[in-house]
Amino acid sequence: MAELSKTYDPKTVEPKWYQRWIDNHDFEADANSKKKPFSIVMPPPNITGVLTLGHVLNNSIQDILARRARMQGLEVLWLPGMDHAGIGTQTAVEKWLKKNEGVTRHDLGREKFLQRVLEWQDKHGGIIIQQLKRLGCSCDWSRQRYTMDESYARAVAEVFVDLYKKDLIYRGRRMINWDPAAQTALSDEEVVNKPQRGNLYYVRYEIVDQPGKFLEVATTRPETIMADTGVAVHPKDKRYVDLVGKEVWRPMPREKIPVVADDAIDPEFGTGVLKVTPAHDKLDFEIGQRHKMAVIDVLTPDGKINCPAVPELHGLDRFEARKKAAELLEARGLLAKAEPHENNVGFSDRSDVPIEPRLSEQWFLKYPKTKEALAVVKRHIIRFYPKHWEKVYEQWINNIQDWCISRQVWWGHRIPAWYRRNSGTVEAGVSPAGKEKQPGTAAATEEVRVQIGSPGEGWRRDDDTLDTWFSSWLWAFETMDEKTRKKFYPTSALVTGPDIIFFWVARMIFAGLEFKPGKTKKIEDNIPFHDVFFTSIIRDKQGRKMSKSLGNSPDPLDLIDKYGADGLRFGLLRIAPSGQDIRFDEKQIEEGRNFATKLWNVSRFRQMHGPSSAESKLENLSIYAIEVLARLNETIDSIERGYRDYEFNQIAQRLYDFIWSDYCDWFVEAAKTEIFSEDESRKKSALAVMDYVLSAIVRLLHPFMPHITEELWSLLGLGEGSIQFATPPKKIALKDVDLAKRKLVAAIYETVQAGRNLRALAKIPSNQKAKYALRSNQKGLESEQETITRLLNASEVILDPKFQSGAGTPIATTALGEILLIVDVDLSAERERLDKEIAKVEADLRIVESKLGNKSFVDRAPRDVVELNRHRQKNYTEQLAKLNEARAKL
RNA sequence: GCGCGCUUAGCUCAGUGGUAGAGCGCUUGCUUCACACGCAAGAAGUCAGAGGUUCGAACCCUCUAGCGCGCACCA
Repeated sequence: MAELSKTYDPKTVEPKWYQRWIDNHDFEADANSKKKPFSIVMPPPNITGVLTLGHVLNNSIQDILARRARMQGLEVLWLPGMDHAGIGTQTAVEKWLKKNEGVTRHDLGREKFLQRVLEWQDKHGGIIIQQLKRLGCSCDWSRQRYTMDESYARAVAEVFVDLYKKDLIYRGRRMINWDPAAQTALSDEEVVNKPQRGNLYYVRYEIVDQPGKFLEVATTRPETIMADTGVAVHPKDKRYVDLVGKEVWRPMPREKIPVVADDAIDPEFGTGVLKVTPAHDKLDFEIGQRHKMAVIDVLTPDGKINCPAVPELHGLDRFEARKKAAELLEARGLLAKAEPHENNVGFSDRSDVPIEPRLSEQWFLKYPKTKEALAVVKRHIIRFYPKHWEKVYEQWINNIQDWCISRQVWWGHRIPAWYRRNSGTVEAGVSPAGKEKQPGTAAATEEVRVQIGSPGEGWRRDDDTLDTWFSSWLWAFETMDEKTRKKFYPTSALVTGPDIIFFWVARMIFAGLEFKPGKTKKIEDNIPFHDVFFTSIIRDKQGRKMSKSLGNSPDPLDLIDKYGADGLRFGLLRIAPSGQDIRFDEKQIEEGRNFATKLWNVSRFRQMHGPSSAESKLENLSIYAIEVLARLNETIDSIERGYRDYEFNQIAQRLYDFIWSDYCDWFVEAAKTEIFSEDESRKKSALAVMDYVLSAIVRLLHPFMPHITEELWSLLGLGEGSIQFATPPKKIALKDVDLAKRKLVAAIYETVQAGRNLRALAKIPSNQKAKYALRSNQKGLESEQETITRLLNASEVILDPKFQSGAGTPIATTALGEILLIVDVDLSAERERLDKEIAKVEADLRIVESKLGNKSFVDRAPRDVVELNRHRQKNYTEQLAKLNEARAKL
């Protein structure tokens, strides 16, 4: 057994063990194993990503589950991988190219650009994998997958073809969310609403057959007036009922447009008149459809005005054009007023610019198996933890819309659709599904084929790629080969953030149910996972989300350097409640580190008293040993409940309390009597209990703090082999006669605390021994006298039920009886101190007496004191002591 | 507008029908033979507010207020 160093050094210990685990292939899953399976697929981080605290929390939890399962003798597969993150990666590489080489992707062209992405990825990508290793994640790295792996990419394409054949994927010209910065379509989920301050402009539209009379229309977007092809009112709105069917003049460019009646209009809003701009608003588009209005698009893909008929606005950015349009209207006397107005505007989640509703030719997916997917969650075939996310999931599924899956980016899975022109009627240069989707492009003049390989000469492939989530939704099973799937699918648990419940969790459920990768066709064999645990979202001290731009996100690697991976993991887990946000404070990580040190030191203390043994017999148990073993049993129960309910903070807190308080502060301190005893059998018994509990502790703690526990397991020689495969501790059977002694232990501990309190109040310094007397009728207390003396740091504890004390002796009542602090006042020594304190004591007395009214504290009957609660009794004792001091002096 | 959370010590949060808890911070004492990343003691709370159920409510129910989140609306 090697000697334990003075302090624990995670910097050397942690990498040492990680390397050893890797070398031993300890994390690799065997699909042929006869053990029961346990599997998790890692939510694949972006290849461009670096480790955040969110990842730390998420992956620590997965690691805890994986390590716990390994200890329980299960065959564990924790499958890691990465996501190609189409838009995100493309943007990152474009930025890099712009900065370093001053070129855009268009300068390079598609093929060369993609080549550069691959090069960039080799150089800068995948950092996060190394970081996860430093955190101690026990993933099967031999099975690491990537959404751009050839086989995975093929599966994505096959799924596309399959769904197309089932008529679930279709191409259509519809209103989509357009990101003018990234210049691509987005799904509804990629749009976040933000309240924005702006103006509501009241614009005057002249009535055609009533010159000089105007209809006022309230709008927030005057820059789209040129695209108006009608105005609409509510059919029952009396103010405008006469105008329905007539025409008004569009202010610019001046043109006649119809007034229609439509139920979708809210008469309460603005003037109750809506300008209908079918090309630039979803609702307007629907109204336009109902009333057969024309569609005029006045915006370019990058969000500039495209309207040569109004040269003042043509070419302007959409926000500049808004101001300019208002000015133009005002100059023409067509702006009645503008008032401040707050409304929600959809922003691109990625680019953080307002999205533009846009009519565009895109690919869509009609979600399969939505009813079934809702049912498996409601019937708890899949369980959500915490449960309340079920409602969020249900609400989304009930309002589900078709998914726009095509993206106008180059980096990603290219859509397996092919086009061939039927004749020469289509003008050259306009791609059928490319980024330029001007209304009016004739798509009917071409043939479409959806298949993996090219149909032959003359066919050109769709330029677009698929939404990254369209590949991620297959992650639970396309990352596995046939044999692995047979053993490990459905996976046991999914650990992820609630922010991707729609993006990923729900869609994976659809995919599992639709593609049925399981060993039978039964639903329960095809769900992607049994349990879903939604982690907390980590915020900063002020409650803000962690973000790069705010700079409030600490680098986990820095934290690991400072506190160790184990300290970081434990500190974070201990404060991670389920289903609520975490407010992060580095202090909490420091506590994790301190806890590791505490464990290290108590182990060091044990090791100083000779070698540990894994199989020492527990016999001649002291009452303190019984107490700590009973508490260990309770801890094991509590931890089991914690794992069952995914309450990781509860597990961590329980371990913290048990180790620090029950084991270190009470048991080890009490056991020192035996450990330092001349009686070898008593010493042996105490050390055996220490070993037993220590062995249990490190095993219980191992999933949370894998490195230090392995180090201690090995250094102390607590068991054979790696702790990773050691069985978790089971509860020890304690006899009822033994358990009956717990009451006595509790009484002793209470008495010790009361006695320490007395000495503190009497101002006896911690390093001085104090003298006590214990008036108790408890039998068999003599055998505990030594330990009580030790715990009280006493020179002597007199056991005498009839002990007579002088008046004013500080006293406390406990379950054991009465404990008295015997102060031998050496007047000459104490005189000076008393002189100094006398004034303070007198002041205190006045306060006490005023609080008690006229009744003097000292006159209170002792019988009352016994009945007072402990808190007040302490005050009484304190004041009594002070009174006596004062009296003696006076 | 609909839905989901939250409100407990100065701070961050546990608790969940039966005497209000932890860590940090604060006060006091202590380098006592594992640990100052420590030990011991202490102060500190109208458990958001109002009703109700109950022998008993921080906990269960109803309402109110404030904060946060999701969805919808968003001319």
